[in-house]
Amino acid sequence: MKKVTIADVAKHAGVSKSTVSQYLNQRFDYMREETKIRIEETINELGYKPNILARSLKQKSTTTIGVIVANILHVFSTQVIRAIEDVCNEKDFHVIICNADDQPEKEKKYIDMLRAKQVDGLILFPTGKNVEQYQELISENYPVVFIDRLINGLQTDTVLLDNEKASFLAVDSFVKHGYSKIAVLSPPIEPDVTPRVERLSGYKKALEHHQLSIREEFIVSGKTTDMQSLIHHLFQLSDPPKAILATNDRSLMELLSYVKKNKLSIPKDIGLIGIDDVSFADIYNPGLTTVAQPAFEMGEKAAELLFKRIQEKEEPNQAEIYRFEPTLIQRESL
Amino acid sequence: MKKVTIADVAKHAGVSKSTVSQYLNQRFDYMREETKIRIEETINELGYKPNILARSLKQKSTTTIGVIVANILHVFSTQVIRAIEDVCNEKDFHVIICNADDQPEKEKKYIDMLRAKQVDGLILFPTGKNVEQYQELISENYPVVFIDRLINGLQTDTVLLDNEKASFLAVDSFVKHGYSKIAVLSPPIEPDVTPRVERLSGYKKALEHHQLSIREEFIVSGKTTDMQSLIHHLFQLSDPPKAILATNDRSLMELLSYVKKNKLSIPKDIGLIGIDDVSFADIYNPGLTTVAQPAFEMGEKAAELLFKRIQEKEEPNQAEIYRFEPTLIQRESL
DNA sequence: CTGAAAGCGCTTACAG
DNA sequence: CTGAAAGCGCTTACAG
Repeated sequence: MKKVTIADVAKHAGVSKSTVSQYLNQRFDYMREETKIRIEETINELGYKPNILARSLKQKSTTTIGVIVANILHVFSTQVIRAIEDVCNEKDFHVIICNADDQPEKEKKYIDMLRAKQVDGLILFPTGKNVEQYQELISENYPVVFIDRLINGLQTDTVLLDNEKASFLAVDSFVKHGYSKIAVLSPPIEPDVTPRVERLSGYKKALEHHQLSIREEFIVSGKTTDMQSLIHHLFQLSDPPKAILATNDRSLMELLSYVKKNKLSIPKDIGLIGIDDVSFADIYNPGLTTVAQPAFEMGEKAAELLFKRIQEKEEPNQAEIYRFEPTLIQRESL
Repeated sequence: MKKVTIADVAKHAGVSKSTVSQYLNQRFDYMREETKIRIEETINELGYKPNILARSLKQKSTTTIGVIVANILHVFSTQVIRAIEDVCNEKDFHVIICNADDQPEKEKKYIDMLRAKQVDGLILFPTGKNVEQYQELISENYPVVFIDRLINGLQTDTVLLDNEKASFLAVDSFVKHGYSKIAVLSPPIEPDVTPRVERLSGYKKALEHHQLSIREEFIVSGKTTDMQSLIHHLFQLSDPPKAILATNDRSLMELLSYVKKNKLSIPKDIGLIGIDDVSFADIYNPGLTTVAQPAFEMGEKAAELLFKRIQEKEEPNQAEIYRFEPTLIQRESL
């Protein structure tokens, strides 16, 4: 099965390649109806399919953007991706998703790969560890938008949750329900991972705001693999917490797993709020109170910002930070 | 920021484009050490990044495959995708994921788009509605592998779950636990959606095998939006079921939602098994007994089959169907 | 050991 | 209204 090209169509239809190309690009201004029909018929007859690669090479646009997420296992990432895809679909753009798996080297590889593939722009959930490379993108005026994490000193549009507010909402709700011994459970705190840093500081500020003391032993953070023992330690304290804020979906799952294994009862033994509205929050027993991120809006915004940059590639307009508001979804876990 | 090309590197290094190209492709056989170093330095100095598009155009391979899933919302799809990506990463292939969203027109568009982008092969969770197009792919000897759904009369490698066995495992387990009034809850039965058809027939055969009568009113299938009322109807029967097999993750979620809203108790009021090992099966109260698909192995197999086809593009070898075994994961919901 | 030339499949000014 | 020619950024036989 030989590939049929524009040259074959031209020969068959008795016109030049240019004319076929005009036809393909809907430039009918000067084309005789007759020619148009002839080309159309030939295309169908030969089963011609354009080779976008060749077009992209010439036009210097692939109508494709790349998205690199730090870790696809987070619901937030998948929701944002859906939103980005929706926006792109509308504009007839395609999107290539890559998962850095929290590994900076992978992220680096993907950035290179996507640029080599000539994608028109990039949306990054940055690992935070490849600052030099981020900086390079920006100084080359390559269209790029960051989401979820803020890299200090980088002049680029960034879409973020108001993370402190998320913790505030949770702590407020705990306090309103009469809780005062409130612990927090977080993945490892790393300076570049904005949500973790800010949610923790939000937690502290909220406690202060309610004039509750901050107890260091109530602040637990660690890798998924260590969480069970960390949580265990928390419950073994002489004066253990009566409520826990899980700062993301993975921590929440670990916490629920612990609760279940130890036959604790929610909210009798322990009150619970999770940031990220997990899929099973509603059907869990009891229903899980969560703080939801407006993931869809955030993804949409990121895509829109990127398209704006792609279009105005010349003028390197000001970089801005966009903060989005979380919402508390009250259910039955406290 | 002008793009630097192979020609710029050549000029700067004082060699020809061919030599630079040889360097890039690691063909050092006849290259003087000196030349090699000079090129390397120039590349770093200019910040040269190869344009893969141009290479792909010439080499007629993009080292990219496409995956089109019928519906990304199913856990099974996401797990399969992970596996495919792993295999591809190893071979330095890239993968573009598309979600047909159960809409045949979208699937059609994506097939065209991916081929236009010259992907080297395709893995399809077919909607089943574009048989002509599938047929075209196959008769053009285009590398393609199907997964999850079997399209009758199509000569192509297909990776499937042993769906009847999945239902058997569930019914067997129900029977062993003393249940005899067993209903089944499924998405709409469509002839081309193999898992639904086969899981239903497996359910029937399993009942027969245990000499239980098949009650038509115990077989309920419908769209997600109708499920609540369908389930309600099921429980309103004068002689309602004591156990329900949910044939996929979406049905299971609907069922759990109903159970919760109506304050039913699992397994006291109703025993439950779901096909697809949902993420929260373990932490749910009670733990949910599920039938797991070996999604990872299935994805791996699909990718391997595709690579085999990509390599042996000449000889259109025999198409085969590969069936994978489900496993029952016993928890506490019956 | 390296270079000149042709070509991958398109698009796009420009000429007529 | 349509065609000839150049060019996008690479690779690859082939010549020397």
